[in-house]
Amino acid sequence: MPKGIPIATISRLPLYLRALLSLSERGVNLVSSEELANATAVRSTKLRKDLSFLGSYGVRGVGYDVEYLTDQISRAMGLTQEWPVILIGIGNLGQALAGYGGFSSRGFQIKALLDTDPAKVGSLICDQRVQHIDQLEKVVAENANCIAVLTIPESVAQSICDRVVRAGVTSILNFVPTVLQVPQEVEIRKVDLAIELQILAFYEQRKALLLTELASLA
Amino acid sequence: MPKGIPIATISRLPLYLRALLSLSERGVNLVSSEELANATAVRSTKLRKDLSFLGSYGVRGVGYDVEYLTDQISRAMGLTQEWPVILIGIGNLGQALAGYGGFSSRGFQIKALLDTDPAKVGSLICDQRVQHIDQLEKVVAENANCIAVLTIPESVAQSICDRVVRAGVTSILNFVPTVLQVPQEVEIRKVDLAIELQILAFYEQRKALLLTELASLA
DNA sequence: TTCACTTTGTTCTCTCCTTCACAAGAGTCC
DNA sequence: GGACTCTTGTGAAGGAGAGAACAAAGTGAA
Repeated sequence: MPKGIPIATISRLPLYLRALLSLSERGVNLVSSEELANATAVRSTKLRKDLSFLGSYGVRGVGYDVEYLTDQISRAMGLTQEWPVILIGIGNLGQALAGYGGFSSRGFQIKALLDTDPAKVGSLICDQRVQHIDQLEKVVAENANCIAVLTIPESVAQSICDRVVRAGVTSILNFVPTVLQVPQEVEIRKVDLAIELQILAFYEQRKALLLTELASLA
Repeated sequence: MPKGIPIATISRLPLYLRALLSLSERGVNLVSSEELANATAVRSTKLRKDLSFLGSYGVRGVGYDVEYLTDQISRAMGLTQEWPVILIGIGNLGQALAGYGGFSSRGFQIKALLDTDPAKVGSLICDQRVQHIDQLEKVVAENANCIAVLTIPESVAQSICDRVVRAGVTSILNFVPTVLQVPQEVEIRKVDLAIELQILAFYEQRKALLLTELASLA
């Protein structure tokens, strides 16, 4: 495998993967870069360059074999195996994620639900029993290379994050709207649901501003 | 206001805003670029450059007035007003978003919950009555410049998206893992919860590969 | 006032990513 | 088999963003 896959490419590979799976379900087994690019809203030239970082898996004049390309991207992204996921914080969002089909369908298995609230511990969410956070170390030990998903209140985020790191987790997906401090070797990614809305608000406002500007010019 | 704020800057402004609000709550009313940068996990030089696109709101040798800077960023991002939000698709994720405090606290008001399922229509979610999707056009008309949030099944995503656009919505936040086709004047942003996990899986796998490589060298 | 110190705002360079242009390979038709 | 068509893969140019370095501007003390 070539070593230096650009980060920008990495973040687009899942997109291609999903489009390929969709094509495969519809019985398509050959696709051109142009078609695949349309399905993923990128330029075909960018798509081809992205794929070229993985190797030469296409056939000139023909296109890409859907099955084969799917395998190659999966392999490159480490998605040929199932990844265990631990969900910490079973509030509104945590429950929704526990029931989100998009995880399991793409190779992520939710192995444990953890919370501190005694009222929640023991209850059943989507066929999973909620466990007390004290089980964290045990759960992490049982699930090698697991990914922790944090949907906890902001006030306890850093302390629980520290504990998660101490337990040996090196990949964290953070839904809490705070910057969490982690050691360098721990990979942490953040999803902030409100930020996207704020960006939309910016564009919406800009549209409104442009309109009033045009009006004042006329 | 200067016109050309880079996209990368736009997407970081909400970060600064949140850090500033947090500082303000703690009674801090003066902050240096270094401190604010630490709170948002960016370099201070990047932060200053970002802010310089909005104008010169700092005082050399002193820092930034928290209150004033908050106002300026809010104004630049169009967050001095409340933005109406319409939530379409009241499944797991939709319900979680309806109850997500991070929206209202940052100036987004959920004005309507829409669904097609007769079993859901009429029920009460977080003090909001779920309405039938047929009310869409009426709701959009009542809420000028509203933002639509889609948390609907993939199979109906494009058709409902078309209908939302036809009703006059020009800003859409899409949680459905599909690429939606919209006219050029409609701004659409996508959040894919599984993609972030896939990116983490990639890094996790790369770590594992590096370890085995090291082992084979030794 | 003058000097030392602090912190901002901006210019410049370098890196990374995107896009264009085109060569190279594979299939097809005559 | 040769010409033609189609589509991939890549080298090179162009652009956007990050980081370093520095100039400008304010504060405070002597």
